[in-house]
Amino acid sequence: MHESERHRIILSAIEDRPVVSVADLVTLTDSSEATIRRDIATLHVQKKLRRVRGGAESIAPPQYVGINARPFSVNEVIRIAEKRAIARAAVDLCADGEAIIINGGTTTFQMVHPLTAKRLQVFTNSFPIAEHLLKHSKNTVLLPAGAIYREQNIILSPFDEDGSRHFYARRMFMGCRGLGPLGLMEGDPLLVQAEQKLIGQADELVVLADSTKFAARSSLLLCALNRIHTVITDDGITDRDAAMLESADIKLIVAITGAADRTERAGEA
Amino acid sequence: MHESERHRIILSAIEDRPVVSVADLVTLTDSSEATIRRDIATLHVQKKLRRVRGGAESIAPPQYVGINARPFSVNEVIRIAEKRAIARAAVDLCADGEAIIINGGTTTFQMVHPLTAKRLQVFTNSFPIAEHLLKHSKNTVLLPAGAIYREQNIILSPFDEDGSRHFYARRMFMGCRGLGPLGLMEGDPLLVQAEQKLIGQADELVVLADSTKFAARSSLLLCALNRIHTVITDDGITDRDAAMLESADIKLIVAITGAADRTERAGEA
DNA sequence: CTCAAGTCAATCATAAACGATCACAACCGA
DNA sequence: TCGGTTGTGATCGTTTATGATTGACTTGAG
Repeated sequence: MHESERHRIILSAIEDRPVVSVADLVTLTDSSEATIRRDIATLHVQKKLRRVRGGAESIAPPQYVGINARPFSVNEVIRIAEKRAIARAAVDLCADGEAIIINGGTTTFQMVHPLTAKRLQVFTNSFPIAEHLLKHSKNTVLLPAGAIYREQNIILSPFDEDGSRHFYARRMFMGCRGLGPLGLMEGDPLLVQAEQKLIGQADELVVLADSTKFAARSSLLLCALNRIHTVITDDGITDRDAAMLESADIKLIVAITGAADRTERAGEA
Repeated sequence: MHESERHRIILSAIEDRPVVSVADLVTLTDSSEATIRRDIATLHVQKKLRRVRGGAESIAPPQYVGINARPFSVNEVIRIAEKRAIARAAVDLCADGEAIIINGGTTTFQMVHPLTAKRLQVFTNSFPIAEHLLKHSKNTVLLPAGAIYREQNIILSPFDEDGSRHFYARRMFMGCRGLGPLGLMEGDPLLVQAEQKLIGQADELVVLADSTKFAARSSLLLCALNRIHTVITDDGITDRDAAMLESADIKLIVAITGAADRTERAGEA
C-alpha cells in the first residue's frame, strides 16, 4: 500500500470518528505500527490532523458546531445591523396567535430576538431557531422530519412526508442568496430542496434580503418574482431595484438600519 | 479509553448539569478517580471548565441553564448514578455505524455522554438529546416531524406521516414508568403515543429501567413483555424480578453502579 | 469540640505508547 | 548490473498515562 493511500484512509477514518487509535489504523491499512506513527507525524506537520497520544483526532474539534450563540460560521457577522433591522421589521408583521413558517438562514435567524416577546406558532426547518425559541420564548415550535445537516444547520428530509404538508401558515419568511428580475436565487442545492418544500404552505411569501442581495447572483433560481408577496430590505436599496419590485407588484418594506422604526416605501400586492 | 474521549465526555456532562462529581465521571468514563482528577486539572488550566471541590463545573455559570438546559425538572437528579451506569451499558451495545432509535426520557438522556465518543445514526424524538448530540458529537441526528412539547421535551405529531416510518434501526432504546409481569407501563399518554409510533421501527426493543421501576405501577400499558428484547437495569434488581424477565425470554443486563464493569445475568431472546 | 465521611495530592508499579535505531526489500538512475 | 535512496517493519530502551495506595486535608454533623 502506498503512502498516499494510507493517508487518505487515515484522514477518512478521522472524519468518521472523533478519535482513531494507532491500532485501529494498523488494522485498517494492514501496515505496521511504526508506519502509522510516521504517517500521523507527517499529517500532523501538514496540519491535516492533530496528533494525540494513542492515535490522532480531527484538526477541527466537533464541539461548538451549531451552538446557538453562533449558529453559522462567518456569514453570521456580516451586515449584522441590517439583518437585525430587517428581521425586526419581519416580526412586526406578525400578530400573536398567528402561524408562520421560518426558513433557515442567517438573516431569518435574527428574527428569534424580537420573537421572544411574541406568542406564535412557528414552523421552522432551522435547528438553531427552534432551539433558541424553545429556550427563550413561549412560542409554539414545530419541526419537519429529517436529518440535521450540520453545515447549514437545517433539518432536511429526502422524503415528501416530512410533516410540512400538515402545516399551513399565513406567512413564510425566508432569506436568499440573490434577488433579481428573474426571481429569487439560492446558493446551496440543499437549501433549495428545503425551501421548495415549504413554499406553498403559506399564503404570503416574505423575503428578507439586505440591499446587497440585489447585486448578488447565483445559478440556482428558486422561484419567480411574482411568487413573492413582500420583500423586506434595508435603506441601502437603489431606486432602480425598488422600481423592479414595484413593477412585480411586490410589497416593499424598508427597515431603517440605525433607528428603531421601519418605514414602508412602496405599493402592495 | 483515550484522553480526548474522556475530555469530550467530561465537557459534555458539564454542559447539562451545573456541577458534576468526580464519582459520576468515574462511572461515565469507566476510568479511575485519579485519572478523572488529572483530566479535570488539565481542562481547568485550559479554561474549559472550573475545578471545584468534589468535581467540576461549567466555566460559564451565568448561562441560562435554568430554562431548558434542565430538560426535565426534578426527575433528572434522582438515581442519577444508576441511570448513568445503565445508559453506559446501553451505549456499549452499539457499534459505530449502526442506526438506533432513542425515545425521549430522563434515563435515555444519559446516553448522550457515552454517545459523544461514537459515530452512529441516531433517530430521536427528544429535542434535548438531539441538541446535545449535535453540539458534542459526530453522530448523525434525525428527527421526526411535530410540535415540541415543553413539558416532556419531546417532538410529537398527531399525524402518521412524521418521518419515523422511513427510519429503521437495529435497536430502539426507551425508558419507562414501570415494568411488571403485564408488560411495560408509561405514565403519560403523550409518551405512549410517541413511543407506539417508534416501536416496530426497530428489530430489538431495549428497555432502560433502574431497579425501582419493577415496583412502580401505572395504568397505561404500552406493550407486553414478549415484545421486549433486552432490559438494562442496575444491581438493585431482586432475584424475583430477574426470574420474571428470564421466564419471558428477555435478555437482562445488570449495570454495576459504582464499579467499572457490567455483567450479564440471564438468558436471551 | 470531635468524629466520620468524603476529597485530595503525592507516590509508585505497571502497562501501553513512543522514538531511535537497525535491517531488509523495493525502487531508481547511472 | 551496481550503488544509493527510500519506504517499511522489527527491536529495544525510554517516556508517558493510568490505577492503586497511602496519608493529609476539608467539610459537615452531632
